[in-house]
Amino acid sequence: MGRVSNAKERLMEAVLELIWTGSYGNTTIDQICEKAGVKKGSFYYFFDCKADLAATAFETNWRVKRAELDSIFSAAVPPLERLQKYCQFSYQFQSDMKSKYGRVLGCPLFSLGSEVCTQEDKLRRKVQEMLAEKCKYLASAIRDAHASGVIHAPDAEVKARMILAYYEGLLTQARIQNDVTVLRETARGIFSMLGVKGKQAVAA
Amino acid sequence: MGRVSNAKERLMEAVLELIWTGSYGNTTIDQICEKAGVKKGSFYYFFDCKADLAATAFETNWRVKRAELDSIFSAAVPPLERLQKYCQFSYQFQSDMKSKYGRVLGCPLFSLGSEVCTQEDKLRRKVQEMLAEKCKYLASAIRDAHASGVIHAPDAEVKARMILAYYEGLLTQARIQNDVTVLRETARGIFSMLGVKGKQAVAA
DNA sequence: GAGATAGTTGACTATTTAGTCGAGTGAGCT
DNA sequence: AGCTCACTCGACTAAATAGTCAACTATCTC
Repeated sequence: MGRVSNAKERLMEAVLELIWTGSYGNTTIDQICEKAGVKKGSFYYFFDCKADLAATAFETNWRVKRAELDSIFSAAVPPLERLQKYCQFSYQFQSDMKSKYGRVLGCPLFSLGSEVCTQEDKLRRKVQEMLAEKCKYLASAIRDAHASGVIHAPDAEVKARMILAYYEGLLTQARIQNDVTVLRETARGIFSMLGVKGKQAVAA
Repeated sequence: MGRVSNAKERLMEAVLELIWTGSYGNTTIDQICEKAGVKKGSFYYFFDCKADLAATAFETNWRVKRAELDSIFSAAVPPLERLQKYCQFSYQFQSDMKSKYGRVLGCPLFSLGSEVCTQEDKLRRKVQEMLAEKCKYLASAIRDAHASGVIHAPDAEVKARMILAYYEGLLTQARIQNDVTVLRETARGIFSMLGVKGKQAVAA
């Protein structure tokens, strides 16, 4: 079996943090290696290039995120409450990041996607896949809400894409402004797009 | 007065195009100079660094955009119609860019802002200012619509920020997916956020 | 047409960066 | 014990990149 190590994992963690707190283009392989405490020779032992590492890192990280989403969007929870919970979770998460890094960091997927989509097609595809998956959680909650009669939304997929755009747009605004309060409106906006009355929203 | 030239303008055009079709971080000063047909010495005659050029270029470009917005959001046009027109204009514009560059490019302001906000504070501020201005056009249309009774929106600023987030989110999604059809929903989403009934929307 | 001014040029340096390679090293297997 | 394989290391090259500078040139004003 030979020697074992967690250098690969350290590299993936490092690149995620660097991209998230900075940007893809501004992150160099040397920086990644330094942050991970790994020499460049080892970097190229595990990965072909920066894009390869980033793709693997985002993919791996997505598994963790997916588990979180599975819990938040559990079918055991009433559908509108899932959305509410998701907004709360997101707000809390961004607040924590602001405490940790001094900055609101938004959605790494969206920022990365927007930055590299014209240059790194493999990364672009990965990001697109993950965003599509995110959308499915929303669509499923919307479908359930429609089925239970609390909203009228026969076009769940369309609504889900609308809501995702809004949600990601808000996160990006929060990142640019470095201000979490932008995210206060998240749930309100989502419910108004779904045509939920104020009382229902509070009750959810 | 000495020699005159448009090298400064050529540099600004070049950097806008390169950032837009690619990214800020991936754009080098050499590339900018080559595209503009300007030598590096001249670059540094006009600008201190890439960030300086980018800030100036976006600022200058914003004046053009502002004139377009002034026309689209003319007070002579019924408020909801302004929003509709804006969505149409945006769709057309992105389609044209796709024809020209083979890619949907989204909103350069938003992409740039998201990319550099943690690294280039001067640029970040500029972007934030321009986004805030954009928001004002929306807010004013919403206020007018509220005043004329076609919608109920006493909180025009809040609604405007929501709509901007949605709009920019959609543009970014279109960029990532390289697909203009994403933008088909733009007006529908905006009107549903404003609580406009279908008939009103069509009539607008 | 003489200056002054505004802009141009190319050659240069120093640094950063991506990527390579061959020799080494340590953990587990037999 | 010793072999093997997974991994590490550091020193290297080549290229890209930012930034500088002094000499040059075109145009405008008087």
